[in-house]
Amino acid sequence: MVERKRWSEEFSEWYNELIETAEIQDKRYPVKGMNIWLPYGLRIMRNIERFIHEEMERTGHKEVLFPALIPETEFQKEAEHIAGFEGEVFWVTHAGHDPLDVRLIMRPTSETAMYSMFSLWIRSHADLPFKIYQIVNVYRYETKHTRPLIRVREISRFFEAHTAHDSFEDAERQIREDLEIFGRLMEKLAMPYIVSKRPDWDKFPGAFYSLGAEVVMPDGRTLQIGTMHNYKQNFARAYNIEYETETGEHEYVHQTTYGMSERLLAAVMAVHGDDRGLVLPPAIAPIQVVIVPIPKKDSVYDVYEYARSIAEELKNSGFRVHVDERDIRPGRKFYDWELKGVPLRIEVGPRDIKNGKAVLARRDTLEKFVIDREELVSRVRETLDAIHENLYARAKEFLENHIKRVDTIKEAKKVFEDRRGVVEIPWCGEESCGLEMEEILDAKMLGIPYPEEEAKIEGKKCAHCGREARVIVRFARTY
RNA sequence: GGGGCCGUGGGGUAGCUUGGCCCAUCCUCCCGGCUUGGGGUGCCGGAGACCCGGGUUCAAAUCCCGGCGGCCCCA
Repeated sequence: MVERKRWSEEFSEWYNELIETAEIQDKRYPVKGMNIWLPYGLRIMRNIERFIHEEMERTGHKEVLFPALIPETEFQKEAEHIAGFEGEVFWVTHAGHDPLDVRLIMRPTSETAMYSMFSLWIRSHADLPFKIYQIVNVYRYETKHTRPLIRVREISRFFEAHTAHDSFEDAERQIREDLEIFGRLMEKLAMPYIVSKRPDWDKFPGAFYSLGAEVVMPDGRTLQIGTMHNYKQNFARAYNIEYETETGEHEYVHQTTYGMSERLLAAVMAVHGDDRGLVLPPAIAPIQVVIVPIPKKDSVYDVYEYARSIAEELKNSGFRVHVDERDIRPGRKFYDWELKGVPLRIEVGPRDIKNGKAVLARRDTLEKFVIDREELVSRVRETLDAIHENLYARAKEFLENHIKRVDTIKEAKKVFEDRRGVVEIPWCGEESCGLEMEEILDAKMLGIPYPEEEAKIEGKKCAHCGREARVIVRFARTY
């Protein structure tokens, strides 16, 4: 296995460097928190999004694109929602030299852009369930530390699905579907995760309840990479989204949303990476197999020709392949492609041509082995599969090692002092008590393990107040 | 809101305290050539920077004032 010293001990530095050296983003753009997607990073993100589009298609969501600007008057219709976002929206107040009559906001998310249109589009129960999504940029004026892909002022790949339903039950069914979609997506990313139901004080502004999915980063802090919200009829009342039932009455719809972003890529980088750089799951790697020819002066064999023929064969079998024909030393190429996280490298030199072989090198383990040229495709396929499995297994082990169930505040504090991660602890369910625990632990309450049935406990005392505990609840230091 | 630190080639830096030895150091990256090639090849040549504006001075990367930008700590 490759060393993960910097990865675990200096994660912040490791991450920031990798963003640039692996050519994910250029963070030198002169606006804080707004970065430039570089071709390689964008290709990875597009590959992730390809699975999102596939899942949306499969589950009957239609893709749309809404404008980025929202009139102040629309934005202000749902009280909790404004309260939650007004401190961090960018305003458009002028056009040319003149102030605008109705000021505009840059969307921080699209509820308030979409829902006045929902009230026009949704007329009858036959229109329900109504399911749309978009992937767009949204803007939030973050004052705290910005961090590429993780905390930014322009989220450039913000995925948001919005649905409307004829009942609370159908909205609940939607949330279950969202979780299934999320599970299938995470499977492609070889990424284990946890889902928690957020405490009331931390739910999405305007939501009835919110679910959050997170991963544990190398430094033990958690990163939220997906959210699902059931709005009940909160927004429907504010935006007057009604439908006519089969019996001719008018009812407000029930709504849900589902959100993800480029944080998915941050999670992939962090969870699978090591001291040599990125390690990409084959499913999303822009280059799955890189072929490095090893030339030898005065050799009778044409290594480039051999490399190209191998590439051709792999391409025909559906792999994303690249032949590195740059005129630099092979060793340098090895380091280069390891930094970029290419899952599998094939080295071919005169020796291999002579014997009808090829050398395979796995990115996850750096293990090298010789294969017969004849069995190229099958060996490549099985190796990529093995890499995927190995990445998932390693990530799962890391996650499980960083979730600890304890009974007391003292034990919880100890977890945050040494290896950190997620603490699961008994809680009475009182908000004031939960907030005090956040204070004492200097950590956020992620919420109750979901589905909630798994969090029910009996015979335990609340770790803070000592009253009878109702549920297990998770705490973590978060990004 | 209060306090502190810092802006030098594409990236990372030395020089600043005590002005001149600086048409600015080193590493890396980049360009050209030869060499080399199974884990960062070696040699030769080349390109590239003092955040902006003002001031002090014979002389400013260095000192002073203002601006812009970044970082950190506290509330």
